[in-house]
Order: sequence, then C-alpha cells, then structure tokens
Amino acid sequence: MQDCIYTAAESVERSGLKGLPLFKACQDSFFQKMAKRALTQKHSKGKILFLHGDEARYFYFIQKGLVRLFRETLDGSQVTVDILPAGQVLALRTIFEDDLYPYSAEIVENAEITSYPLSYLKDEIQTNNTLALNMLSSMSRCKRRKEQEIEHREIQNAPQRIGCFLLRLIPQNKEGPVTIHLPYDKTLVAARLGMQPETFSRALSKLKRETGIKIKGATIELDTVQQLVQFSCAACSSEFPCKDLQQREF
Amino acid sequence: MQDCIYTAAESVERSGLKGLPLFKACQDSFFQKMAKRALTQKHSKGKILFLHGDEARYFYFIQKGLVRLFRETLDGSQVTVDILPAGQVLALRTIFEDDLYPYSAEIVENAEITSYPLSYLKDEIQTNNTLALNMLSSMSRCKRRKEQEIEHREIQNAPQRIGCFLLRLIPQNKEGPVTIHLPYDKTLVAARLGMQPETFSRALSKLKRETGIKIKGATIELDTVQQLVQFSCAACSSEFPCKDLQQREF
DNA sequence: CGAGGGTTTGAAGTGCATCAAATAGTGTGG
DNA sequence: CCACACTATTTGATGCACTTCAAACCCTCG
Repeated sequence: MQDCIYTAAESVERSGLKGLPLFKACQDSFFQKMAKRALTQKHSKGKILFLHGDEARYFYFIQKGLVRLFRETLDGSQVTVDILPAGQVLALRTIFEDDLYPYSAEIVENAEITSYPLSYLKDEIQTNNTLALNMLSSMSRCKRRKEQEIEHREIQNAPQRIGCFLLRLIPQNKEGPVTIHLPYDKTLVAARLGMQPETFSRALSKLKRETGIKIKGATIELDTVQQLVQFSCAACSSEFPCKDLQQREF
Repeated sequence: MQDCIYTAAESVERSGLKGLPLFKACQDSFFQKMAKRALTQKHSKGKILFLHGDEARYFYFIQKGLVRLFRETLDGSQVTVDILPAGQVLALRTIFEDDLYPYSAEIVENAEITSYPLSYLKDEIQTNNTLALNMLSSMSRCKRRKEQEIEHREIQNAPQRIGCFLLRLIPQNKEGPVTIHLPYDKTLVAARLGMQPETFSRALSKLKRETGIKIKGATIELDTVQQLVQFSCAACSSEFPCKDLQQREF
C-alpha cells in the first residue's frame, strides 16, 4: 500500500529530529538542510519499509505508529530484532554498514514516518566531532542492551523475561502500586522477547500465579514493584533500576 | 597471584596498539604518550583482571594468552560474553559506561597483558574525529555480531551453532579440504556458544554424523567448506562468507 | 452479526540442562 | 620416565522448558 505522501520540508521542526538528545550538538543549519530533503509518509499496518540488504539512502524517524525490525532466513523463519515506538530513529547505523540496511522494517501499527538522506548525516559526522561522540555513547548503550538480551535469554526463563520487560515499562523511581499498559500486542511482545505466543500466554499466567500481579487484557497492575523485581532480577547480572536501558536507537 | 611486572614504556611499540586498525588515525605523539603510562604484566590462568562494576582506569591489550569476559548474577551463575585471543583490546567501551567495567575479565590461558590509561584515550577521541569515526564503525560491527548472536541462539540448534563457529575459524575464500584447530578448550567453546559442555560434546558428534566432518581431539577436518555451510547457514539470515564478523573489539 | 485476528488452552514432542559417573588427557613431583 | 592428581571430555539417564500442532475462545470492527 503506497500511502499518501503529505508533506515535505519543515517536518524536521515538527518531527523532533531536532528534539533528540542524539542531535543536540547539531546546528540549525544542519536541521534546515535535512528539512529540505525530509519526506513524511503515512503507512498502514503490514507495509514493508525496507528489506534487509536493500541499498540504503535514508534513515527514518517514527512520528507515529510502531515499526518492527526483523531478519529472515531463506527458509522463511523470522527473528524480531526490536519493536520501535514513535519518537525513535531507525536505520541510522546503516552508514557504518556499506549502505545496506542491516535488518528489514515492517509497519505493525499505522504509522507516520519521516525519511532523511543518510548522506547528509554522513557529511555531518565527518565534521561534527560532538555528534560522533554522542553517537558513540548512544551505540554503546545500545550494544549493552543487546548483550543484556543475550544474557537474559541464557539465564532467565520465560516468566522472568516477561517480568523484566514489564519492569522496563515503569517510569524510574516509581513507588507503590503501578498500572502498566502493554505497548503493543501480546504476540508482538512475545516476538520481541524471543518466544512463541503460546509460551508467552502460559508464562504470563505463571508470572501472575507466582508474583500475585493482576492482569486484565493488556493492563497489568502491581501492588509494588518489588513483587516483580524479586522474581525477575534474581536471574540477571544487573541490579534493579536497569539504568537507562529502555532507550534505544540505531 | 600477582605476577611479575616486567616492563613499562616502549611496550606500545612492541605491543601492536599502534598496529591496530582502530588506531591507524592516531599520531605518534599519541602512542608515545600512551607508552609512558603503559604497563605490561604476566598473569596466570584463573586470575581475575577486573570485575564487572569496578571503577575503571585502564583498558587492555592482550599480547599473549586468552581472556574470558563474563557477567555474573547474585546467585553465582555466569554468562560468558566473549573469549578474546592475543591481539585484542578490551574494556575500551568503558569510557562510554561511566568508567565502570561493563563485564568481568578472567585469564583463561597464561597471559601477558598491557594496560593503558583510559583517560588518555578519552582525551584523544575528543579531538581526533577520525578515531571517533573508526570507533563508530568498529562498535557498529561489534553490535552487529551481538545481534547475530541473538539470532543464532534463537534459530540455530546446538550442532548448527557449532558448525557456524567452525566456519568463522576458516580464513576467507578457502577452497577444498580444510583443517581447523579449536582456538581453546571445548568447555570454553561451549561457554562461548551458550551451551553446557555435555551438550557441546553431544552436538559435536551429531554434527560429525550429519556432515561427515572428521574430528580428532581439538582438530577438525573438512573435505569442503560446503559441507558445513549447507548445514549451518541454512538457519541464518546472513549468507555464507559472514563478512568480517570474526573481528571483535570493545 | 459475522469474519478474522489475537489469545488461550490442551496434548504431544524435542532439545537442552542436569546429575552422575566413567574415561581420556595433561602436568607434576618423585 | 612413571605414577598420581587433577582437569577436560564423553556417555548415560532423567527431567524440564519451550515448541509445535490443533482447536477453542474472545474481541473488535466492518
């Protein structure tokens, strides 16, 4: 579905590319240049934004909606790399990957997405050392997340992984009772956590049984965060308020 | 065991810090400054170089030996993050991690290791944009490896993961019969691949049965690379010569 | 109201972990 | 150079967690 193109330029202002911490070292001239080539499009669920291995000319900013990043083998089995909500950038790191997208991207919830030329970004990091340094910290954090994901898959069981996922949805320093809303379909959460939907369903009820959390559809209520921390964080090498690991990028 | 300190300065020259692609954009003055604070030590097997969460002042270069990077939970279970051979740098990314080591490091084969002050490196990347860019590509590659590792653990079974590991030990573009030597103990390879030693043993014999490779202790012979490629790379989203993913750093 | 996707539940199978024990291999001191 | 001690590796038996296949249920939305 080739959904309606509805704007160009100026979108950078609205977009929030400018609002991203990653780009805070950039001058207005950079944003203006970007804006000239920016293009915002609406996409509906199911649309493939690009495929792993495609030649890349753009990176993207998600204004609205949800994007699933994944990789696929020849025989058709897929691995979900990440699921990005509005406010995230994607395909940035393509500039370090010979201009080939390192994963495929699929719209999983009607979205509005702005594209920007990678070439401009490349030019900018050549000269803007602070941007390069910001990208380094950002990528380092992202890499740490990946490492933690490997660890989790190795030592946490399915209910613990779900508990850990829920904990990351809670704003920092929250005390007492909390209400959590799953940010997307259970099937997607399952994919994100590397398990089957059936396993997710069973694991969630086990989590409920073991920790006493309350579940109503996509809404989950905790009397106290401790409930979950005790259950999930036991099988993890980081201790609880997993500092800023909810941020993603690249 | 606090093993003999046997040299300082000048070690940079011998060391090969200078020889690393990562640092090819650095001036001699940088290496000389580094050399003044460099310290090379011998460590024997079992020595803990540093612990996850320790305050970090140095990064390291492995002159000889093997280092295992790992993380540990409170209840004592460990996850092996990587196993680094001579020629590798480690703990570089600590500068993006609030100066706390992001993992623990243990000597697993008598080693000779040079330490350098992280602060000098920090200073250098502040001003040397090319170094920063090189670090970016390097870290991007490293991150890709991590993502691939997640994928492998999700869709490859134990024998396939071993096959994939073996393939990465073969020099690029090698044709016909190949002899592979495991770079370290089977127990370590197992840990590296996230499986138990028992599983590794059984999976390796299964791999042998299914592909017809020949195994004599730590030596493995293939009539042709295809044997393994067909078996392992079927369950992977990248196609065979997994371009430069044998390199690591950070 | 009916269609279709999301979600749950059941039953059965598989792969890896775990525990236990045997065997092979390696380095050490005598 | 040999015997011992210790570690690495293999093998067997069993259990558990997750997957897979199948089917029912539920919910939303046209």
